Parts: sequence; C-alpha cells; structure tokens
Amino acid sequence: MPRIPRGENGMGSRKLELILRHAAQEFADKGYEGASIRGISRSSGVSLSGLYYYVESKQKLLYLIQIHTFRTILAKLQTALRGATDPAKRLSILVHNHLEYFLRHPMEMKVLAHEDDALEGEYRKEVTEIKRRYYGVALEIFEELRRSGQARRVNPRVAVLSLFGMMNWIHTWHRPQVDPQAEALSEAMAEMFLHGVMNGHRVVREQHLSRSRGRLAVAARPAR
Amino acid sequence: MPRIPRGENGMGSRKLELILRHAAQEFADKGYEGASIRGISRSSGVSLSGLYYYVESKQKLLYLIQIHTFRTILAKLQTALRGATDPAKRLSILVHNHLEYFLRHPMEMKVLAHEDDALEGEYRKEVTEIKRRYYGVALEIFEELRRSGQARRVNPRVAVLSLFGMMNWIHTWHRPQVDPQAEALSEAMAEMFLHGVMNGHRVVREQHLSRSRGRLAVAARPAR
DNA sequence: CTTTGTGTCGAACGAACGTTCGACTCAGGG
DNA sequence: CCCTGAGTCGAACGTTCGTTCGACACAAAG
Repeated sequence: MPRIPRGENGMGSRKLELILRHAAQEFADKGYEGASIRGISRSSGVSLSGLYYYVESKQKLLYLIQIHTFRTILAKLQTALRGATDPAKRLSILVHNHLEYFLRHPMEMKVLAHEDDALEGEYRKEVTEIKRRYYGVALEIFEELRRSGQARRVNPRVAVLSLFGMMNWIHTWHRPQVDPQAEALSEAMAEMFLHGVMNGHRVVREQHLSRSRGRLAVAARPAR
Repeated sequence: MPRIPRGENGMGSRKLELILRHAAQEFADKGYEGASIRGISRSSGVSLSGLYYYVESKQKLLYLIQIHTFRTILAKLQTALRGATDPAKRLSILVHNHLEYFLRHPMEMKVLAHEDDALEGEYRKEVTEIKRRYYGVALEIFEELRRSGQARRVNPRVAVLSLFGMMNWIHTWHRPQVDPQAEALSEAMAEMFLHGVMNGHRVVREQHLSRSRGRLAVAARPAR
C-alpha cells in the first residue's frame, strides 16, 4: 500500500473530511452543545480517540466547518460577481449564490445560522471577520444601488440584514419536496427585496404585460 | 404573614415567574442544551431542588417560556388587528406587533427563534400548533392582500415566511443603542416587504445599459 | 532487523449534567 | 398541642460529557 504524504498541513485527508461531514450533520441535528463527540465518532465510524488525532477539540470542529463554509461561499460569490456591473443584477447574483449553496449544503448552513456564538476566543474572531467581509460585499452592492439612484432611501444596514434574514431563515421551513428550489427561490426573494410584494397601481391590475409587473409595482411609489 | 392560596393551577406564583425569567435569560445566553438547571438555580437564587418544586423538568421550563410568549404575542396581535380592514394596514400591524414584542422581550424571542426543535412529544406538538396559528394569521392577511388586487403574484408561503425571516433574524444583529427602535424598524420592514427597496422611476430612466440584464432576472419569469 | 513516525484504539479521568430523596421549617386548623 | 402540607434545601445517584493516555499496528528508512 502506498504511503500518503500529507504533512498535517491545512489540506484535508479523506478521513478528516469524513469526520467534518458527520460533525456537520450532528451539529445541525442537535446544536453545538447538544452534539457529542461520541455521537460523531459513532456515526463516522472513527473511534473516539482516533477523532482527536485529526481535530484537537470540539470547538475546532465547529470552527473548521464554519470557516470552510464561509470561505467557499465567499469565493464562489466573488467569482460569480465578476463581470456583472448593474447593482440590481449584482444583488440578485448574491442572493442566488447564497441560496444555491444554502440548499445544496443545508446542514452546514444550519450550523452557520444557528451556532453563531458558540465559538470563543481566536476561533470566534476569525469567523466574525470573514462574516463581516461577506456582509460588507452585500452592503457595498446595496450602496451602489443607492448611488445609481435605483434604491429608495432605506437604512442600508436594516435593508441588507433584512435580506440576510429572509435567506437565512429558510432552513427553518424549507422542504425540498414542497418548496421552490434554489433557482426559483432566489429569483422570488431577489424580486421581493427589490420590488416588494405590492402592486401599487390598479393600472396594471390585469397584468397583460407580465414584464411590466415588477416595475410598475414600484413606480407607483413616491420618492419619499 | 398571610397565606397565599395558589392551588398549583396554571397561574404563577411570584417565584415561578422569577424562575422563568432567569431560565429565559440562561436559555437565550447559552441555548437550551448549553444551559444548565444549576445555572438557573444559581442566578435565580432558588436552590437546585427547590427549582423542581415549581417545574418538573428542563423541557417543561422551555415549554412554559415558549407557550407563554406565543400566547401573549398572538393575543396582542388579535387585539391590535381588531378594527383594521385594509390588508396592507393589517399586515403592517402584524409587523409592528411582532417587532414591538420582539424588542421588548429580546431574551424570550431569542429562545423562540433559536430553540425551535429542542422540545419533544406533547410539549412540542402544542408549541407547533400555536405557531401554526400565528403563521396562519399572517398567511390569511397576505391572501386578503392578493384578493384585493394589491399584491403581485408571489408564492404566498415564500412571501410570508420571508417576512418572518426578516423579523426573526433581528435578534442576531439588533443593537438597541445603534439601530432603529420598534416603531421605525417595523415601518421600514413593512415598507420593504410591501414596496421593496427599488425606486421604479429612476430605473426606467437610467437603465439604458443595464436594463435588459436587470430585468432578465425578474421579467423572464413565467406567471407560474 | 531495528528504528521511526503515522495512524488507530480501548480504557480511563474528572467534571458537569438532570433529576431524586429525605429531612427540615413553619404557619394554620383541629 | 399536634398534625398537615406547602416550601425549601443539601447531598447524593447514575449518566454522559470532552479529553487524555499508553499501547499497538505497520510501512518506510537505516
């Protein structure tokens, strides 16, 4: 059998990935405190002490899951954003990217959304930092939207965090068999966020031209 | 000293209320699993075993907090709704009621939002039931909005749960010293939900270049 | 063959957990 | 005066927790 080099550098052995997958599952199911290393050991098939050969503590397990998820989603976002200049388009790319990843990795996302403050010390600082960067991208896009005159005068912090609220709350209610998938869901949410839910004018009431729908709903509204 | 009758009926002795207050604090701080009965005992000043005289288990402690909060907020909502007929108005009443209570009782609300599935068996069923009733009221209002022709064609379930997402996510970011209070916040959110964030006029004028792109995401959508 | 380093594990440690139990206090009713 | 029953508590029970430790397997290097 060939020896696998792997110098305990940041990169992942197969086994570490296995452990992290089952850990995410356990954390998602029972919450960080409710989860037990023994449970992760059992479900992953790695012995209790064998687990500590790969990860030095329960906290680090949570940290690794969170930081990896954030890094991945942020990298994907930056790639997807490349080339898009219209702020509204950029924003819907962000929503789509978020939900796409969200629905494809529900466990990891539940862990992100739910175990916000379980980490401590240095781990926590790092996760907070990357989260802030992610938030910063969204805020930046929103402010482009404002600058380009497309957005009404809304508290940007409230607007952006409300958008994240919409998106992150999904894990509490989304049933893959019943609810829209990433594509339709992100479209619906981006639209709701940008244009709202109301049809401001009866003018459009019969909606012959479905393409003007989204727009006119907004147009009826005074600049405030 | 006068004897206080109190027949262990549903109503609360002072001490039970004290315990529930500190329990909510502990649950909010550390999550249900992370919280310890011993911690609640310590912070409330009631001895460990004394606590069990009033509440038969940790689960029941969580149950009592959740059911009481939901009952209160639902009752307040039904009162506030009385007399309002315009669906848009009714919806903003719901938002205001929710956020008002939310910001006045942040710990209880964090427990509601966070410990969604910590309960089991009968306790869980009861809480799920009242939650469904609350959701039903919101859904009903949204469908009035649709029937009255004021709402666009949006998946009602997605719309309503997105609204709850916006509202319930607040506990992760709201800082009383920095962010708007209940009044302004609920106005902003109701408005965002109803009218969205975009300024329709400007879109029409300035979107020569980006228009087709910006629209695609929205207009390409079949009526569904 | 011996040494070395990586991987793996069973068994155990001390701490903390939710819950129970029996004893005690003390005011009110007989 | 004694009995009753609500209220309170310290001490303990059995369990589970995160983590550690020493031993063993075994391929590669000497």
